[in-house]
Amino acid sequence: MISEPGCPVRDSALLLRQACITCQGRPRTGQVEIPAGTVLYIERDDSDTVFGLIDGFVRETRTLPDGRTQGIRLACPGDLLGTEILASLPYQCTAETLTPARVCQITRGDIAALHRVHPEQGLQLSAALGREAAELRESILIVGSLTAEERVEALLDRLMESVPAGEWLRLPLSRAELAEFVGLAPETVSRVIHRLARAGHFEVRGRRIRVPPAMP
Amino acid sequence: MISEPGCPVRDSALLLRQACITCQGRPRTGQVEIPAGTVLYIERDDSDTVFGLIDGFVRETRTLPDGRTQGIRLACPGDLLGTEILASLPYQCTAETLTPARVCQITRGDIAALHRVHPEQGLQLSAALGREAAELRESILIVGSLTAEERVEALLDRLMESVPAGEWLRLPLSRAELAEFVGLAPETVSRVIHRLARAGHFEVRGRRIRVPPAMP
DNA sequence: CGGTATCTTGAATTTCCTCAAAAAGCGTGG
DNA sequence: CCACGCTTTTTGAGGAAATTCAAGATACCG
Repeated sequence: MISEPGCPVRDSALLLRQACITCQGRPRTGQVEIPAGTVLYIERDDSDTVFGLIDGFVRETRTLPDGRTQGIRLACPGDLLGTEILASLPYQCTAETLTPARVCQITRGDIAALHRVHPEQGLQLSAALGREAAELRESILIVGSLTAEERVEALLDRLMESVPAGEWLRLPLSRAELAEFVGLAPETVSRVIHRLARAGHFEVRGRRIRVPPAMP
Repeated sequence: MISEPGCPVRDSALLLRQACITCQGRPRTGQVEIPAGTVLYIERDDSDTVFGLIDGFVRETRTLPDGRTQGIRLACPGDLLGTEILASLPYQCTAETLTPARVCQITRGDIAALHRVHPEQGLQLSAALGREAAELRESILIVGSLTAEERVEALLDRLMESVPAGEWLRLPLSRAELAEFVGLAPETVSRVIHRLARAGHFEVRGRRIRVPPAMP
């Protein structure tokens, strides 16, 4: 077992870097550092590259011909991106880094090789894909069945899940971008955030937000 | 290559039955015929069984504590069901057959064996999972960004995609169930269906519906 | 041919959106 | 450090879309 401390993809037991072993140092493979605001891929593009997100956050969005945009997924360290490639589909979303990020790039050929050479890794890949689908189902429930208030709360909870109470977080998304994720208008998001704040769920100052510190 | 005519799962190059070869006729494996209205699994149940849908239609739904229900996915022949099992998660949805159906039951152990013994099948499994995720992303766009009219049209188009124009289809879902899938109230679905009918998109008679035959 | 569940329709209400303007935040350069 | 201009965010008022509730019509089943 190769040990690479600090790699969340590895922590999920998916050793994507093993793909490198089988593809012998092909240029597109391996970890890459990228700044915030970088577009990893664009919807409808054809390619054969899947990304493993090592560090940072990435959002996937889809835009309709008339400009309406829907946030699809918020990818966290350990998640895969562009998995529709495995089904020989073009990219379905546009993926953009919200923070500086580090990614693995793996071609479909690498994945095929991974299955051949490390079948147990193939099983881990299936697990990662199953987890991705589970997150997407969660999102369908959120945008399909919850009220505006519940949707915003779910999204903020998600964004703050790794932030300790009392600590301020600067949201990596504008109100308009938050709105895209939950299928609401930006003004509604703003209103709801302040309603939640008044109800004691959060403290808000512009783009900065925190869960109130526990007071005894 | 094993040839089994008439199996849509096989047609997608995913030979799930090969799992049987490796698990030597374990009772839970193999094709099963089930009547309409059968529940395959229930949300929050723990299990290790994934289903391959050979024939018929299955709906996945999730229900909130207060009773609100969201339709998550409409599985068609060739689709997999219960793939969250691969990520060691409990079933996230409840799956129920809408029509008489035929399914393969595959345990997680079978899938592991499949990866070991038939690595090329592992790749096909990844493809199927990528396709599933792609469908879920499509649904997020539909419920998150489209108007009531557009949502209902998208759903009906989907249900009728394999029905030739001029041919009547009896919908396998009530208005209330259609509504669950698109995140609307049943009354809204009813109204919108008739609005679409008046606009010439469909002809409707209760639960029967058709695309008007082309008239020259 | 009833009885029952499903579906349709209408009216009132709620929720969320749109548009517009004011306020606040943020980076820049003096 | 402050003033400026820009973008983002907030807030309000009015309007549109979808929901709810209730009643009536229709389809389906034995």
